[in-house]
Amino acid sequence: MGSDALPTMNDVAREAGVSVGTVSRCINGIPVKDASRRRVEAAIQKLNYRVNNYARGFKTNKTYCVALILPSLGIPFFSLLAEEVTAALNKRGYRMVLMVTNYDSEAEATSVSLVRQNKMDGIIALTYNPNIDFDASVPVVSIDRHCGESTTCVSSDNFRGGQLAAEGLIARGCRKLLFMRIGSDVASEVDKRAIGFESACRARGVAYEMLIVNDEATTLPLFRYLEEHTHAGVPDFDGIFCNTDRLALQMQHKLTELGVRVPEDVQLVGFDGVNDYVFGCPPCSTIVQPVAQLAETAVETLFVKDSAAVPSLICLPVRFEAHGTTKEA
Amino acid sequence: MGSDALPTMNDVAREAGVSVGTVSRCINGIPVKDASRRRVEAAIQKLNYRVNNYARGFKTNKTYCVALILPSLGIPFFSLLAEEVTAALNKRGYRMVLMVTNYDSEAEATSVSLVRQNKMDGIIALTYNPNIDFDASVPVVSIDRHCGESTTCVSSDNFRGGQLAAEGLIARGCRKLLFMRIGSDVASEVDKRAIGFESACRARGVAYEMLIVNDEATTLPLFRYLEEHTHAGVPDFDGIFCNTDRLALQMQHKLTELGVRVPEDVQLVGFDGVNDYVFGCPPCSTIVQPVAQLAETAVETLFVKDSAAVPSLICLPVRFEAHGTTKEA
DNA sequence: TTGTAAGCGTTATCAC
DNA sequence: GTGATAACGCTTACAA
Repeated sequence: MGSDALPTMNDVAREAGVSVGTVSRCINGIPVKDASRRRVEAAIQKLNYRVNNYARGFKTNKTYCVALILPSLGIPFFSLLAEEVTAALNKRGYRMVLMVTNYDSEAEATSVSLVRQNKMDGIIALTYNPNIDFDASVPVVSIDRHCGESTTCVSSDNFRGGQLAAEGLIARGCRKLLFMRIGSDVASEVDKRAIGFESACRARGVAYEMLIVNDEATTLPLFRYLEEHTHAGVPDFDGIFCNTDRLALQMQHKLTELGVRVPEDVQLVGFDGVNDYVFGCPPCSTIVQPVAQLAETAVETLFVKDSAAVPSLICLPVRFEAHGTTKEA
Repeated sequence: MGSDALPTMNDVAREAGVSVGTVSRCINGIPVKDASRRRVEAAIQKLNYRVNNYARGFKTNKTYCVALILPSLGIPFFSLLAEEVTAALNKRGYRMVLMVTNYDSEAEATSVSLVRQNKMDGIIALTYNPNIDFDASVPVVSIDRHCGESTTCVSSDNFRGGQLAAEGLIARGCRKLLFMRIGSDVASEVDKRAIGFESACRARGVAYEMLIVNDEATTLPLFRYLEEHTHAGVPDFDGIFCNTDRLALQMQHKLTELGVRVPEDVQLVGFDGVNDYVFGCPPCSTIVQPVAQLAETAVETLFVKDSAAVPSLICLPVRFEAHGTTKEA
């Protein structure tokens, strides 16, 4: 469809009565005689010319494309991250190619290979493959999980988040705490949520349990735990820190089923703090990840990459936010 | 970082002791003597060579990149659509460049311009700009809204969805129906939800009201309506069809606040039917959009584009699904 | 079946 | 300041 010969720089040069060199300089902001500039601009206008980024990138070895590798978009944290990364890249004149892996190692590997093939300028990756092999030819910034020596990892301050959760619950009167997690057993920054939580509990001398289920993907064992530790509507604990908001919501649901009131009987803190699409705020009391800054930092770091000392880990500050599943402090 | 000279096809040819032509043919599946093929493959392996898609696309005028233009990722329907479009494209060897417009016309225009500049092979767009100017040089498939003569629009069967909602409510005993919508006043396929609803109500001879608020972006007028039409916990209506699941959830919340029980006093049907990330099913009784097929069809249509007669509108079947905000049928 | 070479649309390096 | 012109890595006639 359409008149199939889009104008090239040659056409512009001919139209303007100058050489392609001048057109190129004009386009790239290199000083050119004012008269020439005007004629080139007129020609560009007239022909509706657009520079061909492929040809340009072919020459300059820059494609202005960055890949974002993500397990899924079905979780608000991931989709918000994708949105913010797009924004951060676009702001800098880059495009974002989205690759969704569905938590599959093979898909992750394929994605990496595609990146090289497409000469993309960088990768921002949130992956679960413990031994993913990033091509050394392209800079990588990972999110939430360290991926080898030469890559920088950007994440929230998960340790501090764990502390804040414990401290928040304690400050609201909890004395028998519980931590819950379900998910991947690949080591990542996310693990530090538990460690920070534990550390704060110990520092305050508050009793706690750690319930970490990494081998199964279902919440069943967690539900069972709640059942077994609730007698006549009275649970053995009065505060739960869940590894994600999603988990917190699932537990809230289960507790209600068991006749346990949230937050009166048990207070609940999640992690992520992404605004719910219905109500415009996080769906539970939570540790808020600074997603926009995560994205900004990842992008920024990607482009600083070539310079000397890049940190291996950058942690961004989190904060506690109350949203109905905790009492007044 | 990394030894900065990635191997080119020339390097492979030299290594294999053949010409670049042979290497190229080998890579593109054009018959080559078996011995040559083996040597080329060995050389590729040894040098860890990957074809440079930019150079290739530069020559063939195909970039194997398609742009997806979306208002946001913050709504499950959009993020699921993005995920499915990525999958459908990847399956065919294409990459997806994601562009998020935040419902901004200018951003939409910028996106379109970027597409041309990057010589992308197509656009799949869900936009709100009534007079968006797609460059004629690239095929476009729009979702939910018609965008000019030469583009195909893919959408759910919104009219049928509206009918199903009305029929579903009526079959469950509702006799005083209400339709609610809030949002953009740009004409789109989505409008047909209301029309289908109305048509079914009339066909069944059931009383109904249409509450359509397109000029403001807040739910306030809808909330006010509910208040004004509820007396001592008894509303003037017994079934509401909301234009989206999101709206349905907001209304459910408000009704509960007003002491109206859902579904006992008022039944609620939404539209979209994307699984909630917490519970793995739609959050309310709803008309389910076939998002995966929407994506597949959009991609398929994009590539058939060059052939003669492409339809101007393709509607995909929807279905009613009960999820707690309606009674048993 | 294979090698050779032109050309895709830019940028960058020369002379001028 | 500007105009030629040689790359960039690949595909594809065309010749062998």
